[in-house]
Amino acid sequence: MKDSLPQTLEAGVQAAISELYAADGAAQTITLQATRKEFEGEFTVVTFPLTRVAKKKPDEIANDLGVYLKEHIAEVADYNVIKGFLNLVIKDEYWKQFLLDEAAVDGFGQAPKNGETVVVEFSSPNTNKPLHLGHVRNILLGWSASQLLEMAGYDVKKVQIINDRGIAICKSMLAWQLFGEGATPESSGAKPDHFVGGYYVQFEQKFQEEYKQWQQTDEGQAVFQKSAKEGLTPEVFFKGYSKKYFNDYSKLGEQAREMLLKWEANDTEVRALWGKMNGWVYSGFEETYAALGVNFDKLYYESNTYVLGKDMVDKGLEMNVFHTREDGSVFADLTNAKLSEKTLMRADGTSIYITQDLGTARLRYDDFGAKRMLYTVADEQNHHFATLFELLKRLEEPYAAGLYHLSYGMVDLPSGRMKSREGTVVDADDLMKEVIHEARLVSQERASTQGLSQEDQDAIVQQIGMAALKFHIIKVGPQKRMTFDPKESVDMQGQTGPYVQNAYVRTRAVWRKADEKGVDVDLSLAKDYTNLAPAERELINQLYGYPELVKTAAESYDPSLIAMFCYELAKNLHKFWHDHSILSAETPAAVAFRLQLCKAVGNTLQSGMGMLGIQVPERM
RNA sequence: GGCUGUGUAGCUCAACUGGAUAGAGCACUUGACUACGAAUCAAGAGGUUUCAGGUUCGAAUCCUGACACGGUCACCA
Repeated sequence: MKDSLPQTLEAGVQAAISELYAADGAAQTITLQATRKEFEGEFTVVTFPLTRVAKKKPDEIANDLGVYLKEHIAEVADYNVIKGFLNLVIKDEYWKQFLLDEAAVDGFGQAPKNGETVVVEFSSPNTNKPLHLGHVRNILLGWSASQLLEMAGYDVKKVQIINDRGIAICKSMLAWQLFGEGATPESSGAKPDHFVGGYYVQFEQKFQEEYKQWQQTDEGQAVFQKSAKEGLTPEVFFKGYSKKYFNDYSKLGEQAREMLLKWEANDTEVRALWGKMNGWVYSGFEETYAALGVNFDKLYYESNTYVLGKDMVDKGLEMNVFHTREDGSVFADLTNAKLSEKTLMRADGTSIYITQDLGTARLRYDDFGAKRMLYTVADEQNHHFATLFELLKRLEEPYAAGLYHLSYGMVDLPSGRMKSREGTVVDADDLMKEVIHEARLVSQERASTQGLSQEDQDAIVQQIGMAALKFHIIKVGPQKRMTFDPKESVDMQGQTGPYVQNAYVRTRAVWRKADEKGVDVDLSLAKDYTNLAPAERELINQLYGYPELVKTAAESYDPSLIAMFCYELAKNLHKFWHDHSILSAETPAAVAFRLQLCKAVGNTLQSGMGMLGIQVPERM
């Protein structure tokens, strides 16, 4: 494989240093960056760091290097120097060849398989309520990261762990038993996961009622007198006491816990109910996943994995990285890694959350042999994953070095944090419905897809709506806590998914038009085109950076980089479109060349957006 | 309180990891459809990058210290 342009240039600069300044050029790190838009050229060498070796002023160095590179490097057409920055202009011929031989060829940007497997976990919902906006960000991030890794050459396994057991689902089950009167999703017409979620909400309501009443009883008053600190009002005290009440006094709480115990004891009736209600939830989830356009290679269920990890604990004890306390509980001392002491096994021998994560990690390794594993989980669990990874490292697990927590900031609404208790949670299904509805309105207004079948129109409208939503979420860097304004998420102008889609549609429209026009377009003439216009150079230069960007984005697990790239590319395409005529260009060579350019840009947009889970329509 | 993240235009976000005059979009003002699609393009206005020091040719970025807002510190999941 031949050297990339930056590599060639860097080597050239190093050679120049050796030759011109009698210094060890190879030892110098060269600062090479993309030239800023307002200057001529594509690559820029920053000469300030070289003043020491060269013993000259930055401008002089830049000139020396410019002369040298123009003479010795075939690809360099010209250079200019501005304030110590050496801007290099690459020959048209090079860009032209790159476009025709690489960028316009199918599969551009796809790295060859590297033989490595990576497991990506995302979504991982609870089964007691439907998916919401927070899950949407998680899913889009995890999905995009997995697509990115595939593009970068990895074999990717997408997994989720479903939290299908525990007190939460028991609450839903109990509420259904007490108040459901045998209703089913079919009988009620509700989407099944929403149906189950409704009972969870109902449980909470009934629980609150029960709690309120109890506060007035003698028992409640006695607890307040005994436990409340000086000066606390009953309201404040009871607000913080809710959990304790649930565990120690609540009738509903007792029933729910009883159900959990029965579940753990494998009670046939409880298990049957559990299976039935979770089944409903899964069919609902499947619908949502399909609408989001995501799928998984393997599902793990907590009901199967929550007992895992005990052998890991044994291993840790054997290796002397875990220790036993007097009461029999097991812990690891991580204080020398700036983490705390972590318990891994209760005195009664039951395991806890992190223990099953240890076991699950091992299970996945056994399943896939992956030495890299990604966990897409919100940043509130940073501490948990730091602990988990440290433990696995100490256990000397073979995949420990490849563990990565794809941590992301939570999603806020303009009104503040989403709170299920206050009913401010934005439901995933509602959200999708809303953006598609909005896309339909806009589409009808434009009437640009008239003449297509209703089916096709529906498909397009859905693609547009989902593009708006997905792009809006994914363009924000993962680490950043983001504010989600529903009004902005349905925007279709400016820095949005539909804007990018529109650029793609244009690249396709011009080809359709060319076909209609007939056979008088000779594509082979493209190579005869000369004098690239600035807008053309800009586009090709940008395409040139795509494979490298994919690599960078994959290495940093950051799909927002791809989103921004797609936007910039679309923007330049729009500008090019506006400035230049394609089918009625000056010469047949120009027509052919620009068609190829459109094709390359279109393919790249499709590829980039595809990684974000966004489809690009032929018309819109 | 310890650890940790964030703080950039009215709002939502960028800034190639220390480089040039801090960039986009939305909103606001103005211009461009008889031209391959106006979900577009062009122009205007909008900034002491929270504050104060420091490091150097050069700081939104690194260091120190404040301030503000999150997260987290269970033998919960």
